[in-house]
Amino acid sequence: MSVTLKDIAAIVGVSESTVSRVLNGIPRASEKTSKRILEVARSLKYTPNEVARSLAKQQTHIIGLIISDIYNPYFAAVTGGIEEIAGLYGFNLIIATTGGQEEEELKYITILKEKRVDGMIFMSGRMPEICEKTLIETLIPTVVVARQVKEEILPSIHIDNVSESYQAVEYLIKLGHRKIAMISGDLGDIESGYNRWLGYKKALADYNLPYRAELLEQGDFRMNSGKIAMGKLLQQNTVPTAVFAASDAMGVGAIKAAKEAGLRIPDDISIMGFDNNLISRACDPELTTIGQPVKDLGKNAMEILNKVIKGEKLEKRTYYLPCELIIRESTRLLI
Amino acid sequence: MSVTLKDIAAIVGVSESTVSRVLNGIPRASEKTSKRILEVARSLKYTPNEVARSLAKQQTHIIGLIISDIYNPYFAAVTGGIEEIAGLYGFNLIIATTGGQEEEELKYITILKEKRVDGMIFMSGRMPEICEKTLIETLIPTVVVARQVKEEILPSIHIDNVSESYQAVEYLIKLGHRKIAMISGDLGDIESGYNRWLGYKKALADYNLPYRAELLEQGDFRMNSGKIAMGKLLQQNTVPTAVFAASDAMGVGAIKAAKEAGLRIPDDISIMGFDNNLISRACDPELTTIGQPVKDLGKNAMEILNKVIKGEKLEKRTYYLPCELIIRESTRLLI
DNA sequence: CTGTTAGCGCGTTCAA
DNA sequence: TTGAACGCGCTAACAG
Repeated sequence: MSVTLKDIAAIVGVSESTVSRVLNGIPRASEKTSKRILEVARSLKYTPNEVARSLAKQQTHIIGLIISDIYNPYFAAVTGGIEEIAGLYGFNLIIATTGGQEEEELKYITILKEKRVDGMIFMSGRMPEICEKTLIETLIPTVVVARQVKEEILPSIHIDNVSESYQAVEYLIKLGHRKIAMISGDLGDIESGYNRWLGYKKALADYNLPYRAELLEQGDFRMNSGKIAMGKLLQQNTVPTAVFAASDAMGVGAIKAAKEAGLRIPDDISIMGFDNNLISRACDPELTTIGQPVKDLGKNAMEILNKVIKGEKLEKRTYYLPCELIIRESTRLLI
Repeated sequence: MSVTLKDIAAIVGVSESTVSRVLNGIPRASEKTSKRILEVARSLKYTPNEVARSLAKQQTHIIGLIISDIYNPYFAAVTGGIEEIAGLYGFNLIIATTGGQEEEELKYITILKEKRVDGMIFMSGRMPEICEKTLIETLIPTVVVARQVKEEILPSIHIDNVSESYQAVEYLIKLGHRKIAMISGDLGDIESGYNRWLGYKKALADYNLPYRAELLEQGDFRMNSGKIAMGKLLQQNTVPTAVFAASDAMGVGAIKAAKEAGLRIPDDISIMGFDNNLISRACDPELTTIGQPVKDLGKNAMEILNKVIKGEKLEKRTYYLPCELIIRESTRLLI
C-alpha cells in the first residue's frame, strides 16, 4: 500500500526505530542519517499511519460527539465551538447524530467506545438514565452538555438560565422600564421554561418592582405562540413598555404582533428575546449581541473534557457557562 | 486496559483465532464452544478494538468531511445529509472545518490521510488547484461537493443552478406573472450569481416574455442588499408583479421593502427566493417547500462516495442534484 | 547514537 | 472444526 517506516529504513540502511525517532523529532540522532532519513521520507511522500500509532500508543486523538441533530443551528453552533477547541489540542471530531432516540444514543456510545475515542461529549435533549450509566461504564472521559445528570460522576456544563434571564430583565430595568412583561415557555420545562421565568421574577423582586400575573403569558417557544401572547398582552389594561421573551423565536413573534398593532419598536415598546441562536443571526446578521455566543458552550465543554483527558483534577463537577447574557436586543430584530 | 480476545481465549481455553471467528460470525464453530465464547464475551463486557481491527483490515470505516464552516446552516444541512447516509453504510464521520483557508484545508487533507479514512468529502467555497492536486495524490476516494473541479478525476456533485432558477421562474410564469423581476447576486460568481441569472433569462425566453434590463437588480446575497434592490425596483415605471431573488436572504429583504412601501404580499406582489437554507427555516418552520432539501446534496454525495469506495464504476464524473427546485414560496416568509 | 526485541489487538492464511 | 504463526505499522524499553 503506502510507504512505511520499514521502506524508509531499508533505503537509508538503518533500523525502523531510528527512522521512527528521527521522524518524531526525538533527541539527537546523528545529523547525517537524520538528514538523509528526512530526505527519503519526503521524496517518498511518507505519511505516518495514525491508526498504527493509535494502536501502539493507546490513544486516537479523536473526540466523539453525540448529538441529537446537526441541522439545528443551536447544536451546530455548539459543535463548532467544540471543534474549534478540539483542534487546538490536536483532537479530531467524530460526530454521531441520534435524533434524540435512546436506542441510537446507546448504539453510538458503543461504536465510539469501539473506536477507542479519547473522550466523548454528550449533548441531547434528555439524559436517559441508561445512557448515563452506559457512558460511565465506558470509563472514557466524558462531558455532558446542557443536561442535568443524575449521578455526580460525569462532569457537565449548563447554561445558567436563571441568572441569564435575571440579567436580561435587569438590563431592561436599567433602561428605565417598570412595566415589563414576560412571554415564557412551558413552565413545566425546568430549564428553558421555569428557570427563565424564575430569573424574571427575581429581578423584579430585587428592584422592588411588583410581579403582576397579568404580565405573564405562556408560549411554546415557537414564533407563532409569541405572536399570540403579545396580542393578549396588548389587549389588557396595563400595557407593558418592555417584553422579555423566553426564546428569540417568540421574540420575533412578539415583534410581529406589536407592529401589526401599529406600535413602533423600540420607540413604543422594547422587546427582548432569549437567544437560542435559532433566528436572530439568520434574520439579521448585523444584530448586536450582548454576552457570549452559544458556541462558547461548546468551547467550554471541550476545555473541560481536555482537562479530564489530561488527568487534571476538576474543581467541580457541574459548570455553568460563565457568561453575562445570551440575548440580543429585539430592537435590532426588526423585520 | 480493556478486555481482549486473548483474555476470552484464555478463560474459555481456546485460541484467539477461534474467538475471533466466533465473534465475527464466521462459519460454524462447534455450537458448544461458540456459545461459551459468546457468554464469556458478554459477561466480560468485551468491546472489540476497532483500531486494531482497522490496522489489520486496512480500513477504518471513517469518512472525513472537509468543510469551511459548520455554523452556516447550509453546510450544516449538507453535513447532516452526509452523516445520515454514512451511517447507513456503517461509516462514521470526522469533520474538519477550515474557515475556507487553503492552509487549513491542506492541513486537514494530510491529517485525514494519516488517519487513513476510507473516503473524503470536500466542500468549500472554492476549490484551490493545490487542494485538488493534493486530494488526488492521496489516492483516497474523494467526492467534491458544489465546486467545479479542474481535472476530471475527482467526482463532483453540484446544484444545477441554471435549471433550478429556470424552474423557479417558470413556476411564477405559470402562476400568470408576466412582469417578473430578478434580484441577482454578484454575476461574477459563476454558480450562484451568473447561472441563476441565466436560468431566469432562459425561462423568460422560452415563454416568449421580453427580457427587460430594468427588471434586474444586483445584490450581494445578503438581506439588506435585497431590500435596497427591491426599493429600486419599486421606483421605476414597470413595477413587477413578481420578484425572484437569488438567495432567500435577499428575498426576505425584498419582502421588507415591499411591506414598507405599503404592498401586501402576495396579493400585490409575489416574491420568491432561491433557498440557501439560511433564513427560510429559521423564520418560518411552517414554510411549504418545493423540491428537495439541501441536505439531499449531502446524501447524494455520500452515495457516490460509497460507490467509489466499494470500487463500483461511476457512470459519470460530474453529477447534478437531481432535483426539481430548491425554493420556498416567499408568501410564507412574511414576517 | 543505534539496533534488537517485544508488544498494541485483531485478521487471516495454512496446516493439522 | 481449531490452532499456530505471521502481518498490519508503529512505539518503547533495553542493550550495545
